[in-house]
Amino acid sequence: MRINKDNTAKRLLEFENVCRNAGVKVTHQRREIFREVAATDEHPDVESVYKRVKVRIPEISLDTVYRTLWMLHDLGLVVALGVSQERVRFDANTSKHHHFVCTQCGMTRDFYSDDLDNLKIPDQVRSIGRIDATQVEVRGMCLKCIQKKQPPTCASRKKEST
Amino acid sequence: MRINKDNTAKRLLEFENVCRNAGVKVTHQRREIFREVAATDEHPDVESVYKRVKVRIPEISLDTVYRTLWMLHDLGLVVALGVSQERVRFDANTSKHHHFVCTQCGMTRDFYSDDLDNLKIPDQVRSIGRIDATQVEVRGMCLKCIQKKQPPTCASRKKEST
DNA sequence: TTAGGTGCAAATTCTTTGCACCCTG
DNA sequence: CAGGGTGCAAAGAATTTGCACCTAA
Repeated sequence: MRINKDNTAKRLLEFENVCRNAGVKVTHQRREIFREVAATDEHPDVESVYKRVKVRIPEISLDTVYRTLWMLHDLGLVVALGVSQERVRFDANTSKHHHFVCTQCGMTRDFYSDDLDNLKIPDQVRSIGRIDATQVEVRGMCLKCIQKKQPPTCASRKKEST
Repeated sequence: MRINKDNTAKRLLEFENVCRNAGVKVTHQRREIFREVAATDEHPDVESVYKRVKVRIPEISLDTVYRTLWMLHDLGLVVALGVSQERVRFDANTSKHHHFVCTQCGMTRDFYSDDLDNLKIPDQVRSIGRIDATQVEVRGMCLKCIQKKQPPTCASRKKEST
């Protein structure tokens, strides 16, 4: 689904404000990259964004897309999907549980709640596929990362986890 | 947190049953790999599982751990964390929304629900960190994958997405 | 016995980095 | 004009694969 143009325009303004407030330069590349991500709800991967932006900016390089997306992530303008921004992790905890995920370091902690175990999922969802499990994912920043108070960088991902 | 031994033992029996039913051999390596994943709730990555299993089976190879974990995943004995089992994806949809994720192909679709937008998160969670957002993640199998009815393989991940 | 499983090493794929030049503020 | 941003090419990681030998059923 394409997001309507008005909304995309609004989000572009927001993007520029956030950048300026953060002391980050608003470049042609960054604007176009943000525009592409904001214009779709398909959760594109880096390669897809790269291809789409390339239509408007043929000289753009893949690593600029990586750097920019992580920068947008640090500024809170986009969310990185996947519990951790790191390697695949496996969970054999079969008892019902939910996740708290730190958006900074990827740390994931289980928590429990009877209420959240029994959520009503809207019927429309069944038209997407068969539902096997339902889980609440809370995104935020863990105490450790709050302390570090990492200043927003334009860099790419650092390595660290828990 | 370590999971208590009784429960782990029970899960090992379950593991053996599921394997036999699926016509998959129960090998020493597989048993030890499953034991390690079932014994913790730390959502270990492949490397961690590898290191732990290596204590009991020094000759084990990393790729066996990869293959086995994905096989356990195909059998439904463990869950792969991260919305997609693939590359990082980005989401700039700032309106409240929730995700349906196909555990087979990684396809992720947004859905909306006012009820789910306003969940009460237990207080205990605030002791983990600051909560920025809350989202429901529904795991299941998309219509396309149900049709394909992929027979359980012991192979690793194939490439496909949406 | 025998098909499926394993270890090894090599190949892929995805992502990040170093550096010289460029452009926004 | 200055310092951050970009493109390029090369490095690094994470994950997968081909193959010959091994082992659970």
